[in-house]
Amino acid sequence: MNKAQGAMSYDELRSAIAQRHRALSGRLQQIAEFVLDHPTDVALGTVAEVAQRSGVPPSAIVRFAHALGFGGFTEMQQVFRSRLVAGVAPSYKARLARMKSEEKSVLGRQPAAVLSRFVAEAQSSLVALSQSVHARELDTATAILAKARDIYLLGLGGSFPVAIHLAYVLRKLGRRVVLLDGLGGSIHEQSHAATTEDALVAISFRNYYPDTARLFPELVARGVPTISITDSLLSPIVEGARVVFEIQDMPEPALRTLVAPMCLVQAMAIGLDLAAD
Amino acid sequence: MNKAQGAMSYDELRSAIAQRHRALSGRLQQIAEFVLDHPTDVALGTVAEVAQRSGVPPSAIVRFAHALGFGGFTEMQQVFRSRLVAGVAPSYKARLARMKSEEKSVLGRQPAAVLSRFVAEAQSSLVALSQSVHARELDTATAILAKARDIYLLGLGGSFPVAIHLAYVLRKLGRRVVLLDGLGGSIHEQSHAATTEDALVAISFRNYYPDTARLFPELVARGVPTISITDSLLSPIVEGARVVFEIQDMPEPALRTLVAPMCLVQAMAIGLDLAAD
DNA sequence: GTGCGATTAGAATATTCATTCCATTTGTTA
DNA sequence: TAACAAATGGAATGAATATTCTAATCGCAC
Repeated sequence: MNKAQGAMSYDELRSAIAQRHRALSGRLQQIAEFVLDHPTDVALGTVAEVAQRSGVPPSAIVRFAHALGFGGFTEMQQVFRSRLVAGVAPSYKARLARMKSEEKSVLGRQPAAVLSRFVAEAQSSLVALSQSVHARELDTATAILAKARDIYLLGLGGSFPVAIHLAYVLRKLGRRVVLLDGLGGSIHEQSHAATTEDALVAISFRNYYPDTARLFPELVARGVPTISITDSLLSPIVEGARVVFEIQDMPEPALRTLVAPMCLVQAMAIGLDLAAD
Repeated sequence: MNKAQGAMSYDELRSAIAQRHRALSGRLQQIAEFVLDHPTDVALGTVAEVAQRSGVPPSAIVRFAHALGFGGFTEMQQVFRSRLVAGVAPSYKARLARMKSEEKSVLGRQPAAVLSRFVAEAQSSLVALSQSVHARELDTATAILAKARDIYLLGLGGSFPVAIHLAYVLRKLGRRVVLLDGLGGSIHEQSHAATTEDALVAISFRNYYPDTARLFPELVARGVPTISITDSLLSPIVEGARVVFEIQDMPEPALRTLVAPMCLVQAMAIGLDLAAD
């Protein structure tokens, strides 16, 4: 058995579990994963409840506690409960500490301040997104995708992550996707098979990637139904699109987090899947 | 007896107790004062414990719960426990409730509702991000990146958009980046040149992409300084990493918006650039 | 002071709970 | 394939728990 674990903080327990995880047996590993993911359930539940939710017999829970050096489940549970107590108490002390550290970071330490700035910016971009996107546009977009045989995705340069993500989700949902990435040469050839039976989702923000601006009109001219996601009605992927999602106030390329377009394409994909049933 | 109290929030219970306080008998008043002053004790204690600490017999505690319309102490205790879980996970609770109420309704299946659900979820994930990431970790991470000659990026499968985005931003900032994409065959060969002078940023969420789990230990074993972004301390890219960013409550692959990790890598990159001046 | 209803305390009870034990299964080595 | 050790699941057990019940007490009007 392991050394005795008298008093232990929740964070210490977490890392202790992470460390020993590999040395544990299969069932015990399963429990380890569950308790790290559902600490609140462990804190407030009974052995039987935790066992049921994690899909193991109750005795395994107790064995898990023993393996970590506790005398039993109850003893381990105390550590998880301390986390709850700590979470509700710190209205005064921790908030002050947080304020102090944030203030400090704004003045001196850069990275933390940068993160909070990006988080704040992302928050407001999400608010703007939900305000600017209308239900009718979304309905039209999902209708186009639903009818499409193949879905072509065009998003190069800084927009490439969005296109990749959309491709990933759509494929997970069983859709046929052609990702126009220009790999190995001509992006034109990749899109050559697109017809009016298919659909195109184009994503582009300033500065608009040249290949995007070049390819988009060709596909539109061939009658491929098109959904555009961009930051301005003057962008090269607006004219000819059936639906245009305009995401305003996109920061310059190096500073954009792509949070809003990522959310939007996700909603399109899942909305498509739910509407199909 | 009083009206039945089905589901009740902690705040509602508080004011209910305050209102009836005068109408209660002596002992029950005494208990009312205790539970308002020591809600945590009530949430986590047994009847016997609460009775002892408040200086009354156990049966009085049960009578108190009855007087408030609960079926018993256990029922009342649930309300006090809800306060604890609300304190530690404000976003999680709201998300679950929202999901459950909207999932099955016809409204929830319409694209617009789907979008607002993702927006809400993204919002809460950003809050969780800024709470879970500490300044020290960010400082260490940027220090590692600052010293690196080449920055290797490992993020496959669903995490690929994050890796791509980080590669894009870092390159814009003039950093030397090697994106491990496994294109054209062996991902091992792509990473073969990595040394202790370089750095690795690994990104992986459940289900952990097999190649990631395979390649990561190799690079760590070769002494490449590593920053991991993952969703659990038990993920295969934790052991051996210099810095681990744990992003909790990541939804299942098809439903994740990658909002939090996108923000995080952005902050890392820009923070690195600012600190370099 | 007396009688009556409300309130209380503590013992009794029935339930729930954590824990232990053992037969069975699983995985490993020879 | 056989034999062994480790691990597992489920039933058995005894402790702890919430709740109920009843006799005693208290407050109060008459």
